[in-house]
Amino acid sequence: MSRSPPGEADKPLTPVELELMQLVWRLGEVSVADVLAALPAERKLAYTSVSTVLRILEQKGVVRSRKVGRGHVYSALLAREDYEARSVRHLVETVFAGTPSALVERLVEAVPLSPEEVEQLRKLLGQKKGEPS
Amino acid sequence: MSRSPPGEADKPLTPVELELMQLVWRLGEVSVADVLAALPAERKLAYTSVSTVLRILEQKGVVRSRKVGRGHVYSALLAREDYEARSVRHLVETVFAGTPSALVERLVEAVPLSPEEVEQLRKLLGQKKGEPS
DNA sequence: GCATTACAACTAAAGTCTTAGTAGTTTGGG
DNA sequence: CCCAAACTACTAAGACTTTAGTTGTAATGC
Repeated sequence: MSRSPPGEADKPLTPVELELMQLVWRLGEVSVADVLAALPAERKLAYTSVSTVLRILEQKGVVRSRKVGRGHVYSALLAREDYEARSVRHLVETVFAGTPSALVERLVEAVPLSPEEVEQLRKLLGQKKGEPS
Repeated sequence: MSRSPPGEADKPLTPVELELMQLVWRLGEVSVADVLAALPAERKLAYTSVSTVLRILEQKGVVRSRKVGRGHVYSALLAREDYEARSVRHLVETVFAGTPSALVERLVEAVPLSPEEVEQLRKLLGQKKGEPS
């Protein structure tokens, strides 16, 4: 029942949902206990809280679950790249309305970038140059 | 009383707060009526709703108000550029943990960029190259 | 076969966000 | 000087989010 009416489907994940999704993306197929173990030590969540959030993510169509042994394992349905793309699009629309290049401007100002990263970005833009939309 | 404990100060604005801030940034110094008038026709908000949100923004230290005639006019305390920078930083931390360049990668994939914009970005990166963090 | 344990589903409570009504105050006109 | 209009502050209701407890069920060991 992955009910995801298109209008709802691309709403951003809530903070905790995203926090757990990062783990799902990183680990692949996870049980509730796996997620709990992968959380940083200072982040204390009850087993039932993790379970609840994973179930919500399944309702939203973001993960799917498979019955294994006595419990379930969860894996991503929404690809990390897709969520990243969606997030950038959302930020451009809400904060940088109409001027996506300002986003990059702020990025290089606000986040320390290594020379290697800068070089990589230049290459990336080089490829894109002159490509039709 | 712009109470803004540093820990709270850089929390993202809520959707409606951001929506109204975009207007404040665009228009400069605004009354409640100005904001209401500047909203797109399909966006129906009551006068009191706009007033409430502006007051919340003032409590958060994002705008300041000045008494003019019978009412107040509001203007930005938080610069648009600062909020943009903060937003990018937040996105990098929560979604693109550790790999800011992936953000640009998704940007050029997900958002149509004109060749002029691409060129502008390349220049921007050129300036940044080799600069210490 | 039965008790113990691990787990999922349901439920709930506290917190925040959004929206707008109500009541009260200030101002300006007659 | 008083009434009407505009405007603000207070308040509240509904929705959603976060967190976790409780309860029922399934499997596991003995």
